[in-house]
Amino acid sequence: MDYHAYSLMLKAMAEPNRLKIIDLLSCGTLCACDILEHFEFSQPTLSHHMKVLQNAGIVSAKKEGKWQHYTLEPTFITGFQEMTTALLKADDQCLCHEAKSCDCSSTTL
Amino acid sequence: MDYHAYSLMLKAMAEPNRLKIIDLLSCGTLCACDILEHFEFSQPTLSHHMKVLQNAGIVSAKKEGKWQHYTLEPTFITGFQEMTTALLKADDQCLCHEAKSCDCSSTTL
DNA sequence: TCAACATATAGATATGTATCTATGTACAAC
DNA sequence: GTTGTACATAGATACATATCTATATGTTGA
Repeated sequence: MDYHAYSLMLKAMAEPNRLKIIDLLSCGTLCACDILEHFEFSQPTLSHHMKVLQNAGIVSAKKEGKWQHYTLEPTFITGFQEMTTALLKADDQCLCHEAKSCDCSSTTL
Repeated sequence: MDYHAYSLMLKAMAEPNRLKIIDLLSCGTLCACDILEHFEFSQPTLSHHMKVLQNAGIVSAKKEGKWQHYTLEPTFITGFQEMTTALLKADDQCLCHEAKSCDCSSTTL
């Protein structure tokens, strides 16, 4: 389980405004000005958020003339859901395969 | 789309140590001392992380004598994956159903 | 070339948070 | 009751980050 990449995605997603940006992009490509319309914050703040999303591998950018077009990375869409599934299902790493040192497991639950 | 609850979960999950705690709990219930064994940080720090996970609805706690037993919330496991799916698939909210004001959409992609 | 527009960068500030030490609380065993 | 154990709380500190204003960069059109 690669905690680092997954944690980077989660951290980028955890900001409510960025979550909304992802939701907006889930329908397709948008330029910065279209995204900005949906928020109260300033243009540099959007620029900051888009950079965070790119660094996390969530969004890719493609410049067309003056405009910056943003798209959700297909590898993110599939990868994130796969890692989520891997996280939440019991696997080899879990403690039940290891020796217990704490007494609490000897008590009757 | 309830950004708030989902964002609370994401924020709680975004910390690498908490991510590891969730992975450990994915196999079943564990007490605090068993979890603490897997980390370098102090006991109060674990206590802090467990409270964050509980406030996000990710983990529930049940006290048995001296010991605090932590379990992944079943509602979190299903709910988180549902909200993730809802976020990443195109839905009614997306911009393509609204009027564009930005000129970028008139250019040939 | 110049002006207008779209976006990025720099630097400052305020707020959030992960961590620690010290201490408190609750329970168990003697 | 006293002592030891498991965990929580309080308060402090260091670091991250979301936001702003001001400015720079790059592109288009006149």
